Amino acid sequence: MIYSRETDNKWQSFWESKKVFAIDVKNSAKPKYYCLVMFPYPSSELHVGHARNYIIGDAVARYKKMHGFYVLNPMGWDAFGLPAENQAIKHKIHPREWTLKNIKKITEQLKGWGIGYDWSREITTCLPVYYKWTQWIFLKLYNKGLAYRKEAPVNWCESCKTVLANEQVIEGRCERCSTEVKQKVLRQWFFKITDYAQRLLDDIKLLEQWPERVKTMQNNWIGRSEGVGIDFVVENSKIKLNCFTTRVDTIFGATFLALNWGHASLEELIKDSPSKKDIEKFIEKIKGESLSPRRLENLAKEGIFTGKYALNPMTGKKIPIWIANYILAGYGSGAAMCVPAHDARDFEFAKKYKLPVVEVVKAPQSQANSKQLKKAYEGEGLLVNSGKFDGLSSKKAKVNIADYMEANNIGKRGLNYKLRDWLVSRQRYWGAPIPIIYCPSCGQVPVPEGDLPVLLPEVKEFLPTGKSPLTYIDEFHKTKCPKCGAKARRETDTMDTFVDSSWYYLRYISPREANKPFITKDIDKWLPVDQYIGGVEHAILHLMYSRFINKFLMDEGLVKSPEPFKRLFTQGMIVKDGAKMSKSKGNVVSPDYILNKYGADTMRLYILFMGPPQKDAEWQDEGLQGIWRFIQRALRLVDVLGEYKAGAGPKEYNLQEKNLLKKIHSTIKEVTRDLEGNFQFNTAISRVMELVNQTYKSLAQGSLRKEIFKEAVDTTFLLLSPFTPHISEEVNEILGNKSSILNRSWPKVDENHLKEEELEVAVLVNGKVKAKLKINVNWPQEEIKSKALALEKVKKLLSQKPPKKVIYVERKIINIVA
RNA sequence: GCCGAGGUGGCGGAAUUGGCAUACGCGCCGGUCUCAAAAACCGGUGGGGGCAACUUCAUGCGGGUUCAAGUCCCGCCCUCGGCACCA
Repeated sequence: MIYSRETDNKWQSFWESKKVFAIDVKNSAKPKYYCLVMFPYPSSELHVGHARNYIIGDAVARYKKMHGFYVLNPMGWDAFGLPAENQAIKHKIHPREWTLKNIKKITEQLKGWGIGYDWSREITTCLPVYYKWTQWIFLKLYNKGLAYRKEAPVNWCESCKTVLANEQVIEGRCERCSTEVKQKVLRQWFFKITDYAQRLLDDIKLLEQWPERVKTMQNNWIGRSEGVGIDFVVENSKIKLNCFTTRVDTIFGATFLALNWGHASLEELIKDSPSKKDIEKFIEKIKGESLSPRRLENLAKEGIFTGKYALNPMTGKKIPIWIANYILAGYGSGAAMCVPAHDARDFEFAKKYKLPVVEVVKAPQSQANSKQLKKAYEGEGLLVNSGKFDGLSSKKAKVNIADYMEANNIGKRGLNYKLRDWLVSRQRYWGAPIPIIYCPSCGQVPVPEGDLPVLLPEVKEFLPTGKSPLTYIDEFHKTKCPKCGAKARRETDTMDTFVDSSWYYLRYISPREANKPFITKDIDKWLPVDQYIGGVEHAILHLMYSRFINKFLMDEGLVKSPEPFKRLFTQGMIVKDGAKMSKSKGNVVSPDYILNKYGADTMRLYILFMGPPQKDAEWQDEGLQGIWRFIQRALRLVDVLGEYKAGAGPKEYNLQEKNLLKKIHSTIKEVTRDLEGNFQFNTAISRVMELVNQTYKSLAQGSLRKEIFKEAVDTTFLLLSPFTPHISEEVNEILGNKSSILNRSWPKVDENHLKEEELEVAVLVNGKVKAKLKINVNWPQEEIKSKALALEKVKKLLSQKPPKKVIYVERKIINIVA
């Protein structure tokens, strides 16, 4: 059989015209299987690096279909957001035009690779029919107080001219353009994901089938810590500064407080300070400091005294209140009690500004003779200088001091999370408008549900200015208050694109529904997603946001499943010459070239064969060539079979037939195990290669009856069909099957062919292989052992002495200890 | 610093969980075909030693358990990924 691009086209048209992959969500004749690949950002053509994702997803979907599942495998487009807008500015066309053009191109590519999607469910997040419901979800959150607007220190990217969510700041830099992110105080929209922190943390345990590292990353990102929130009373003032600490056992060593420059009470604290000017100057200076870790390493701790004192509630002593550049804004209240003796940062700060260092925890082994601490001791130990708590262990002291504080209204046990509320407003054009109206008399008013969608207007200029381009469109922002009818102004910020993608997997179930975002009854049937596949770069961002939105929708009674994605598979990157493929590096491998030269199945099979799919893999053209050879070699068998003439054999199978049957069925067994485990496509494929090799070997050894030969060929292409659907369909047809190979079931193992009575075991002397022995499994152990001992080779090595011990491991080895 | 994954031929990688290390593929070597080359096909291929049967050393390093260790235990080294001034 000759495999060419014609074969690809033939079967792609067949699948499309027969609507093989279209499903009806109401149909429940078979068990459902929701296979989902993370939908792409349509920002350019796809290269082979991108292809891995879709090929894995398609292989899974086809495999499950052959196992009798009713498989939903949809595709859509994450089409809003900064990259599209930036690219559109560069190419001087409207983001929508540019995006839709890319979608068209990528669709053709995916179809050309034979990926079997239900295209009738295609969704595009930048179209009003979709973002209407993104806005609807915003309003739902708003009504529950989970979408709110407040002034807060936020991350600002000077190059993208917009704010960013915490999760979009990677090592202190903008996720998209790598510009160092600055802090600014701005009034912005947030989703209160922190309300769900504990549930997001607890439910990680429901994600049994997720990669360990992704779960760990989420765990760390949520970053729960237990401690005590202590109220420090400011001297001569009504202000109380609440400081969270996990080390309440060190409270007697708290010799100063430090505040973030954006702390809520700061203005009040310094309003009548004589050095107010200096303090303000200092704040201006540290405001601009970058937060990238590289800078942080070199960044000296700096601060300024506010002129005010607080009282240490345990010692009763006055302790100065400072503003310091190392105090984070969003953690706790943005104020910390500082214990220089037991915290490295506080120690550095105290040394610099000559603040007192009071040691209150002694390391268990150390003797109290070092008067001067050289560095902070951060471990646990026994308390000293701590009044009536002296002598207690840190552990015990944490309990006792917290009890004491709670009894005396000094502090309260509490929790803190590193997770911050999700900042969702963006000062950019290409996103879903936030459905809020500002009325001079009614204040903040949500757009009534019936007025949705708030359409994104046509804009000619959308260069980033730091304000949303919508600010300049009068027809857009000038509106009437839905409550009182007075002149009002629309919100001009748009939503973070991660809001769009946080619920798309629900929309696939009822993509054309006009009155609701989705139909709960159908969702409850199809959710959770059985297998989610995508890049590990979304381990926190998208996967945390989706879990949050899903839980919120569950609280609203709109979905039943507490988690959206049951199983998650994160595939590795394909690299070339040791680097990620990119146009600028010039190491992009174009699929078009491969398709024309070798066909889609060669590319698919090679990508699956490259290595374990969860690991990065290096693209090598030679490897692709090898797969091409294998495919040709396998297809040649089809031709040989076509012309094969063999008379009916005797009743008993001959040796080569037995070998081949055994190989066929052990291959089915092992390939199935590889795929049921963790998608070990690479080993599954290598086993089919072995089957093909064995078929040639058996043919060379003597004649086979035709049905066994045919079974070998048929099994080969059935097992390959999730990976190489085009040639498998073709062979399936040649072998005389009338319907698509997708309608056939996965081959079954016949254990009879795996049983064998005669086999060869290794004979080891002192743990090293020295000989082989043919045995019959029915022989008694003693016979097998004595046969092994009777081997010439063994006798020589034992040199007449009796062996110390002989161990027989069934069907495997005989180890003789000399 | 903390958390996670990993270290096996010239290369990508296997190894049914303690039982014949290096499956499968790439590359390399030899052969067939050809005037020749490429492609294709067939065979060989962990390192050292030996004409050879054979022998010896090999799964990051050092110990240990065991008849038997890539796999288990103890102690190190290195690489990759994530988080990181979180009080």
